[in-house]
Amino acid sequence: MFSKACQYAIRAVLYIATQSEQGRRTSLKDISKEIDSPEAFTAKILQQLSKNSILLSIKGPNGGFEIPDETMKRVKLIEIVRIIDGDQLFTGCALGLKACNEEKPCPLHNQFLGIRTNIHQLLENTTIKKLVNDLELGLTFLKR
Amino acid sequence: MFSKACQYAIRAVLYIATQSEQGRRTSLKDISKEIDSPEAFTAKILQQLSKNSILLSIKGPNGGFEIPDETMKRVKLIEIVRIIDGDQLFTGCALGLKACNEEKPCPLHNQFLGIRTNIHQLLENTTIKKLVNDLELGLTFLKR
DNA sequence: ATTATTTAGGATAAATTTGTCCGAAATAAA
DNA sequence: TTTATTTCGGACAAATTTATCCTAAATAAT
Ligand code: FES
Ligand code: FES
Repeated sequence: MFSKACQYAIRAVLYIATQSEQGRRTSLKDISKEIDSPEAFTAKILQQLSKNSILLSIKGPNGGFEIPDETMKRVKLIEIVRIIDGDQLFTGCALGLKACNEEKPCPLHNQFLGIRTNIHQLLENTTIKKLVNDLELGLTFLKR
Repeated sequence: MFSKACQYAIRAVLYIATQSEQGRRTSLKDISKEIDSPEAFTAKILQQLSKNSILLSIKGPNGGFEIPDETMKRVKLIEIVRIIDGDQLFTGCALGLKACNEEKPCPLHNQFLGIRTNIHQLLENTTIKKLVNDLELGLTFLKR
């Protein structure tokens, strides 16, 4: 469904967001520890997100990553997915034909359309902020 | 969603099924031409499916692959997916935690559950036979 | 029996994704 | 100004997935 890179991206963003909410900037080291991800690989992903204005990166001592409150209210999951995985999930064909295409549909097209719509809506309607609350209440988790 | 191998598998099975319905046995060469897939790679996949009794393979001149009518009525898509891709799609966590787990859910767990159920039901309720009809009527396609 | 055709299966290769390493750049603190 | 800390960015490496190649085995037709 999502690539590992994308899963790390979402987990990282959510962790940074919980910290930012409490006024704490967080370092790569912390992040990869708290979401249980490979550090250097995570760095690459955060770089991409930062280039795409999903988060802020600050170099130097006490540097790290932050997400402004405005940003976590604005940014939807779908943006993160698009940045990391592209939009194959939304435009691709379930059975691997060149692209999903209503005119010449694959045998799963009709049944798949509903699922795709569900996924799209979920990602389109979910902001970072929305997910942060449950995390802070300890109702959901970023690692086990 | 599905690996390429799995997409080829489903397309191949459906093509073989349409041919079998008309009493025609079909060769690897035909199959990979008709579903537009790499021949040798497709061979590996068909081998797996044949070992798992999803289809029949016959060696030698006029050999090839078939699916008995009984089989296409019985076999659901979920079985093909399980054989080729395993059950990661059904048991895995959307955000890559060790496994999906109701007790310690990831932040997407609740919203993802519905989607997962949809996918599962679609694959569980769809037999090969069900998809063959539309294919024969030219309403759906296995390549473009 | 011999030959031609077709799948089986092992070895290998290419492509992609995932992951690591290390020096450069920025920057804060001493 | 020097040093320590932290991200950036490029090169490299490992793992996985996708794809190819070749010989063996089966078997039908000659
Ligand atoms: S054509 Fe295959 S999913 Fe739309
Ligand atoms: S715990 Fe992540 S999907 Fe269930």
